[in-house]
Amino acid sequence: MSGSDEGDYRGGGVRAGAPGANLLAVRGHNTALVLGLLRAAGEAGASRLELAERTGLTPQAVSKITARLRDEGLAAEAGRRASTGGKPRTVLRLIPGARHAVGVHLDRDEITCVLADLTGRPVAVRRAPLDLAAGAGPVLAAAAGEVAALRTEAGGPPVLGAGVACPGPLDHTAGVLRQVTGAPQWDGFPLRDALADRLGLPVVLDKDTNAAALGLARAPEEAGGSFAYLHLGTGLGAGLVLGGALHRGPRTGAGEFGHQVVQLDGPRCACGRRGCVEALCLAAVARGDLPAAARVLGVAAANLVELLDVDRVLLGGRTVLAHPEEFRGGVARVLDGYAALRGRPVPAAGGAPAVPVALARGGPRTVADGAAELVLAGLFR
Amino acid sequence: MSGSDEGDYRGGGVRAGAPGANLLAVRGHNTALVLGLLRAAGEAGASRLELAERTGLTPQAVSKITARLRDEGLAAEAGRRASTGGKPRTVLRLIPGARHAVGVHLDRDEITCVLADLTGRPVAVRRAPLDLAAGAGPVLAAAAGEVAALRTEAGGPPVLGAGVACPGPLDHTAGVLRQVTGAPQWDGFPLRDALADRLGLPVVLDKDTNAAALGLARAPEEAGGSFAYLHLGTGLGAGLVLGGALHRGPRTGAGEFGHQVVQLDGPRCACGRRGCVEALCLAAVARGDLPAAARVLGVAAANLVELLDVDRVLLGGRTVLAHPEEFRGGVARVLDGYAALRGRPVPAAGGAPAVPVALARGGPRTVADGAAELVLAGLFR
DNA sequence: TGCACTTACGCAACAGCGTTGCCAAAGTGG
DNA sequence: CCACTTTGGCAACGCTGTTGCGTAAGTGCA
Repeated sequence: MSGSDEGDYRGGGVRAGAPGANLLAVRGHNTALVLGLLRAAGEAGASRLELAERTGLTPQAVSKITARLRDEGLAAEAGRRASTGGKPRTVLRLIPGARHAVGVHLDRDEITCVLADLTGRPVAVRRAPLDLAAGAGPVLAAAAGEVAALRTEAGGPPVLGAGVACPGPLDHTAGVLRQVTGAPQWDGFPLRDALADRLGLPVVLDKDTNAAALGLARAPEEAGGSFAYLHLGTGLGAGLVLGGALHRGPRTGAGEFGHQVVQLDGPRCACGRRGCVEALCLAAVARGDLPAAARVLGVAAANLVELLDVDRVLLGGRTVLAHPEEFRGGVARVLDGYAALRGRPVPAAGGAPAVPVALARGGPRTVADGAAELVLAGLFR
Repeated sequence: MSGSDEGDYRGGGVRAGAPGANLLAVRGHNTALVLGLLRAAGEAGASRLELAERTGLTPQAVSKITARLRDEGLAAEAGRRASTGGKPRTVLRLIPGARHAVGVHLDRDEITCVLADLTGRPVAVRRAPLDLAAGAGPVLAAAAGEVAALRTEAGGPPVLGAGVACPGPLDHTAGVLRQVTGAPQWDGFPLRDALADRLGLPVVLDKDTNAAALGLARAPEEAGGSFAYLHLGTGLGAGLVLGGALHRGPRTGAGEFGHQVVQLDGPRCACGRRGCVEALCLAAVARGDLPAAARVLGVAAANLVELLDVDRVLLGGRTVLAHPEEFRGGVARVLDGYAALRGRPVPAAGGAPAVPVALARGGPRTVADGAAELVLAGLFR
């Protein structure tokens, strides 16, 4: 392959802020579309005709596209389907190991790095203690060290880039951190460019909750759908996937879920407001009243579900993972109760649960896996 | 023009659910893009080179596209810019009267119809009492009659279609009503197809709040941005525009803002929950306590702003219009207070208002104007 | 075993998109 | 009047997906 367009099937020929489409853009679009379908098809693969049907392209166009993908080593023929009375369809499969992507999760006390293949599956993982408040020098050194170790450890195919997930407000577009809670020295630090220099790789920066949500959006059952990922750890945040796309908001500020007020004139929160979910929920956890914590979280989740009409709610974060079923069940009970009250579309008539609540895949590695997806998302559609 | 693609620059060559792009799709995309820029430019117009710069297309491509638009009567040359030392740029302008679109607002007690030009400006308006609960027969007859009267009254250019805005849950994709509050006989009625038959026009159906939001999104200051339109009338609803696009949700269910719970264990609402904004807000209005009503609305608006990171909040609906400044000011005070607490990006350092609150343009015609935009939106991007 | 039929898929010619190279038109400024 | 700048159309071009058609590779029946 040429190398110049490696890892950028999305934007072919379209500059940011220049939405005009040309032939390069068409090619990039369709290629990413086919790659996305191949990834979604997984082990089962997909035939040219199936791809044609699902994209609306002609079989001949799909043949040309998949021929390019095979030339680049990204896809290969793998067996045939059963005949339906004529020549059997040739199955095409994505070659997961053809490229790798790095995912870095910078948490307050820990760094987690993964090397993921094209399907997003981690092929190598490293984890180490970290003091995020120590400032840029030590953190950059730690990240660079871990990533280098990961790459020598796993060797192999070209690495497309590194996705980096951080807590707190930041600017995804500029790749700059904003006031990380408890570590004010990071405010304004251009982490993306600094890390890109250190690693010699393209870097994408995003909030931890956004990265997690993007990673979860890869699951086949979420394809093209809408869901909210609620992350309850030392704080409470959300990542929103609407219509298959991550909603970041104009300032990467979307998903500030912790300070949703659910009790007018309630107890004061550290943020200055009164009655924030985060404060209420964490206070209940602190006094050991998990049902109350889950109920408060459920009410806020119900507000979100109503407002955005999402298909599903996913829960994650350390606090949830410590008591998974208590939180999942408690949140689901609130949603089910509300759904029974209103005429929300339900599978069967009556009061069946309208919006399912589930635990996010990946457990403690949800964010790091999602960080790798920040890079991989550029290849697929 | 050929007629077959009239009013459909958006989907040229792309079937729904078939996201593959071909040359027809490219042409449609770029044409709609240029038309959108011409509409945004308004009276001032835009030169070919300006269009080229903003689309990322070459000047020659813009020339070809605008030549087609001139052939179809949608655009025309209109004067020249001042010379900068060479041949002066030729200004192109959208011809607003080249096509019309109908907007119909079916409210519980009233029908409002507008005939809008390509800029969305109403060229004719009709308003009549209506009993939505009377059922399909009388309502369809009334709508057909009003629209016919509007068209004979205004005469003129081809009509692209009719946008219809209704209260209550409905399915935008299928064009089917769901349980309209207080008028259960509408549940499941295929209003879009029934009206399309009656009118002999393509019909687009959507919720009243969505239509209003779409119409408001046309304003130059909202171009490509995010905002929430909060509609407080006999009920409370919202229309969400995120990144320039209306967010309907998978089931056209997004924007259910009235039953956001902001007071755990608060007073019971008609919906069965406790502490819904709608109940609290309308109760305050009923007892004449407008500051309390505005404050409750402000808290819920702040929750929405935090969660979605919108640029602006717009207020509308009869109750708001009865006391516009009380509501605008009261909501703004809550948002300003919260913004001062948190380190939200602000124009100047300090506690300047982060998210502006304004009254929606159009007053009592906001929804009907927006309904016309349901049709016009298909032409522009 | 042979033949008719069905289905998959590649080659070659084609239409149409935006792009490029070039030139005429239409201004400014000395 | 002339040199220069800038706009914008014409024509040739490259590349996209599309179309027409031929070939490959199966099934099913006689």
